[in-house]
Amino acid sequence: MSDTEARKQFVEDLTDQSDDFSRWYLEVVRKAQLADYTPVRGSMVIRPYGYALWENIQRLLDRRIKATGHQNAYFPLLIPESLLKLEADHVEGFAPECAWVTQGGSEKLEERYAIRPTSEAIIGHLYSRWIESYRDLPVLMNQWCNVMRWEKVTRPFLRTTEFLWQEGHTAHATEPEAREEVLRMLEVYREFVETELAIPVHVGQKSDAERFAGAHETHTVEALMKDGKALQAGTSHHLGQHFAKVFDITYQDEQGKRQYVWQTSWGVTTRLIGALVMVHGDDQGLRLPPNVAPVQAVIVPIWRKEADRVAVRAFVERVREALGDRVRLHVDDRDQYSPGWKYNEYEMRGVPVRLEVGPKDVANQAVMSVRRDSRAKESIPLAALAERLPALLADIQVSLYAQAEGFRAANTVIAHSKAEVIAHFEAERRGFVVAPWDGSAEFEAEVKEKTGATLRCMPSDTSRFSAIERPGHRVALFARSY
RNA sequence: CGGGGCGUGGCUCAGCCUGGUAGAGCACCUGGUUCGGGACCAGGGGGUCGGAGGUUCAAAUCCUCUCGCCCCGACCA
Repeated sequence: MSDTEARKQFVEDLTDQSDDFSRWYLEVVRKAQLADYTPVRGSMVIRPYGYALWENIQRLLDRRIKATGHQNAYFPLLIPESLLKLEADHVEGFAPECAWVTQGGSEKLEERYAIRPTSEAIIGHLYSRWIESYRDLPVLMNQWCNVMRWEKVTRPFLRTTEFLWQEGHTAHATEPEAREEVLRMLEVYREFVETELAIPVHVGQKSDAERFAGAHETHTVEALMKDGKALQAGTSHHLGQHFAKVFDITYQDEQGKRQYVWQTSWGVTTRLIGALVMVHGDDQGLRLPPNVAPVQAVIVPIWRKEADRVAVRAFVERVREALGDRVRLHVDDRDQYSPGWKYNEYEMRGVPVRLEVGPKDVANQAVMSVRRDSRAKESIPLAALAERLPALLADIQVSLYAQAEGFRAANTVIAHSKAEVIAHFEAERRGFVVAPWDGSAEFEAEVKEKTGATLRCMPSDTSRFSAIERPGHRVALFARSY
């Protein structure tokens, strides 16, 4: 039996991606113990392994948010209906998916509260109190929190009733400053997602049809999942003065004149975890980028005889000491599972590197490393481990990105007209299609109606698509999406 | 929210059509042998069949309602 056949037989009931991608996704999320269902409709529990992933995402992104001058704060979960209603487009966008609190204890409330679907309204209200002078600007705040949207159809991480995110909210004296902020944070997202999550993205602006409710402009980073559908991985909104006007957020400029502020908001969510799963996962389970993997390397000790056991244990301790805190290491010394069982388990959970330590390795004063991404094996001498393992992890990070980029390139096609865009999705239903867009809503609507694909963004970098640039047209990226 | 499918020990599912009071594999517990790709033997615990109501001498099985999950579509991070 070949290695591949043996693997197929033993991988416990994981649906192949090619058989049913949705099913594969749901199975991986649960078998890898990222999340599970709960008694609350549409709300999942993020289990410790999944939450550790989120904590790594938070840590790496929070660092960047602070490095660009922002401070964290926390605003109320509940938003008075009167505040939410102030911005007309905003309410219209969110009213259908608001959950409401109407009672406290045994008393009915005079005014009901929305459980925040996003915090523009409550933050706008407070900014109007805090901002008086141009000297108070810019205001650069961010909050990490949960939000709730009463979605009709839910899927773990991709769309849940309650989810976790960060939302940045800023106020600026001038339009150019706000625009700069919007693009700065968009670039932070691009760099973060590509560097830490190893997911290549297209950066661009949303069309009017896809714009955030109440925003002047919405910018996005869009990624391509392995089933050929696009996923919005982060957004950055230029709010203009819409909220400033309804919440009366004004300042006195240097001439003593009253001015409305210019605002932005930007966010990424736990949906990023879904993106990680769907961009890097394979038929054996997750493949996590080392930079965010809760466990970067797992040691599986192997022994036959009691004497081996003692020797292996002692050697594992030396390995642990040699590595110190250079890698996030887990030693699985449970003796109720065989090494083979553990191999499959950690492949399902996407641990980037497995280190096998058995009698042979002890004899060689080395460990046998196996990469999750390529399955390449390599014996690493104990003396070289502290150098070699971090290098191996770095290489896996790069390799996962390269694979994802290769997949995206292979699933991106150029179309020269609306008819070609439609023809592509009628034939394929997957991938990115880049095409010249005349800017009309009719174009978008027709593509959407006939194929289900939407205009994901107008890429800001069109250098690779110069062949289709045309006067009076924008380069646009179409895809079916989550 | 429309169309379709499914809810039976922790998991995957059989039983339902043709009512007679619940079964398999895996998982779990105990003991022993094992351990380099999901080990084996022996013994053992666990479900009242998503929920409510109805029909019946009798309901997992038939009827009604309801909740949840999955897929496809419309809406959204």
